[in-house]
Amino acid sequence: MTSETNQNTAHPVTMRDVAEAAGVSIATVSLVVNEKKNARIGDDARKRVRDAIRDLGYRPNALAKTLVSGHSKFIGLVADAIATTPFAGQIIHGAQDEAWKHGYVLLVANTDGNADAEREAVGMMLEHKVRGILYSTWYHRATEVPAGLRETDFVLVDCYSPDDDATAVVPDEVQGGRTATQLLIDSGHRRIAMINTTTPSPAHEGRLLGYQQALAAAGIAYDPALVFDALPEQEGGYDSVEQLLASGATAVFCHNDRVAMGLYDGLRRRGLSIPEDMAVVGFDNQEVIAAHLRPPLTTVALPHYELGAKGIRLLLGIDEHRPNQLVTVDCPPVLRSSIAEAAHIAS
Amino acid sequence: MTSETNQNTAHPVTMRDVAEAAGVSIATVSLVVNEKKNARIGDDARKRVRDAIRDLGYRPNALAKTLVSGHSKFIGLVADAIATTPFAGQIIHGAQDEAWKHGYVLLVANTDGNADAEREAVGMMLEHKVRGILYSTWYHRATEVPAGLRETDFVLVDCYSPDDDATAVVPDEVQGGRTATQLLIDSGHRRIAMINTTTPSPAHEGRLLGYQQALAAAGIAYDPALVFDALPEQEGGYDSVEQLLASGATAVFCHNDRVAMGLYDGLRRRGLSIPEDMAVVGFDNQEVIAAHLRPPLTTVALPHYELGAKGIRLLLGIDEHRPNQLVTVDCPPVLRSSIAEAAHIAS
DNA sequence: ATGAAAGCGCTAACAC
DNA sequence: GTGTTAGCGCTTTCAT
Repeated sequence: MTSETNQNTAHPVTMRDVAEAAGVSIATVSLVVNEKKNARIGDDARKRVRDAIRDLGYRPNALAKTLVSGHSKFIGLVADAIATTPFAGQIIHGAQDEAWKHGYVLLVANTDGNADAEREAVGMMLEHKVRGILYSTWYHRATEVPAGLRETDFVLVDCYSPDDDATAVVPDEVQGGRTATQLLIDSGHRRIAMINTTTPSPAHEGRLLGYQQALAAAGIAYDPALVFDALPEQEGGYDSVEQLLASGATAVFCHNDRVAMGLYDGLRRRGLSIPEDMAVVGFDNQEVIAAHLRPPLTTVALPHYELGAKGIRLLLGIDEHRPNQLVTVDCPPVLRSSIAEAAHIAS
Repeated sequence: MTSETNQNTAHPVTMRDVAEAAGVSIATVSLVVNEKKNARIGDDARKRVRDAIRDLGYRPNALAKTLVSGHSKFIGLVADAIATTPFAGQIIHGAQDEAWKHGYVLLVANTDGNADAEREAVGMMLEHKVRGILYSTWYHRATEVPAGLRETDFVLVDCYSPDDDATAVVPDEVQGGRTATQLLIDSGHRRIAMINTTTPSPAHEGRLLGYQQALAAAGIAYDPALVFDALPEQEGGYDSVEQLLASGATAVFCHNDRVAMGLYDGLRRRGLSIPEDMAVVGFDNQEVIAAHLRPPLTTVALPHYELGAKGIRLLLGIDEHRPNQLVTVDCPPVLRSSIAEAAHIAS
């Protein structure tokens, strides 16, 4: 059995109970509970009501409130994978904090990318009359707007509609790539390699573009021979060491922190050291890794928390935006010790 | 502005609208919507209702339903840190999947361990008349039962009340420690070291006990000189290499995967290789790390997903348990390549 | 300054 | 077979 002291099930204390106990009408109770400004309640009546509330352990029923007002305090968050990485957790966290700040509660659903689950999740949220829905993916990509979403207000988070017909908030990959590269340039490097991912994606395209922009701005010619593609994991980084060394680069911008971790490993096996023999920048700022590598990895952060928070603000109309706008959030540099000299914060 | 096509705000289609459109009473609509068995509705009426529902885009109002029935389909999940590690995400994921399976939706709140936020979060959930609350922490530890929780059914997840007066579900640290150690023993090692954490905790005590039990069962004398304490991070592992080597151990059980990662690093710097020179087992099964180390790390998994799912089952009374029982979930071994021979699954 | 009453969207007797 | 009606807990005019 599970019911313990559960006074809740036993004791559905309602406003009527409070009214009776205090010897007033339920209207009066409502007024004091909601601290209505322009409702003058006698001091004694107010006190009697307050006492009754405390004694009976009364809790207002938010659901009944919603029925009357027509507006609920729910915001739905549907994610395609809430546990694969710490990333989705950050999105939830940001969304939750921001929603909470405005008096909203988060209703979360995980769909594992399954369309049926998605339809069901969205349906469930719609039936609960959510104020709106945040639809998020665990890595930045294009996505279809799932069926049902358009029946309410919604914002895409860390994904966007290729048809450009939905408000979305995503990380600024280009600025991120520029920032990472600039860190290396500021530290004096001219021959800078990039280990990109093998899969076409906003991250692949955007970071490369940023890399090229930073190079161009510094008057360094872009050399395609310095750009390699590799699996976006430790293995990819490890396997790129040879090419990297052969390229004559003195610094490298890795597609993500995991790639950098593999690279550290490969470099060390050859007796090379970081940053002396090779300066390294990562991407993602995956704490467990970046902060604890030897030397700690300088990287660029993926702003997941901010993505979630911004999504809420967009949804609630707190942050202005044009209809169906693709809003972009900066990827800030995180300075640690894998580049020789302290670099300036670039953008 | 945020409202887009939002037909929702514009169009609160109710049961009454459907009834009018179909030319029947709202009771009839209710009956067909809920597919009541023993209610005989004419085929034509049923069809007219169905058509009207489709044409109008009617969605039942779950909140109104709740008001009538008295029971909501919400389950609250309050966490002290949903984003610090992937762990909390796993708990949410498990809880969400299981709740969903039984027709419940998860309401999540993050409190950052702040007591006020906790009170508020629990209060908010109570006002939304949740069926019950899961209270979880991101690492296994003792905790106070927050104010308000006792007003409803609740289960502690990954934490427990030292006063032993609350149902809780936690990982079986002792079995986990035994499993990890057994893996090493099965592979032929006799001189097995353990790098434990410096902080007293269920993990510290439990895993050590498991280690001792496995040793005892194998007839190996427990040697305190083989147990070191270190920071539960890469740095701790790295810094333990010297002691470890001096101890003459041929295998080591690390408090967690991060410690193992640091250890790998330190071992490699001395030109030692895994598992030939030193067999290693981790704990946690933190994917990003364990699966991608060289060689991939054999470890013992912390069952966060299962913790969340089990919490829901306990809360809903689906899994039997005694009142205020401390329920324990197994930590299964995850075999990779940091121990020489394939080991048996032990417990 | 406070109460009576209508109604939010829906379900569940109970009529007809 | 299908409609009527009385609430569920609450807010909100409108009286008094």
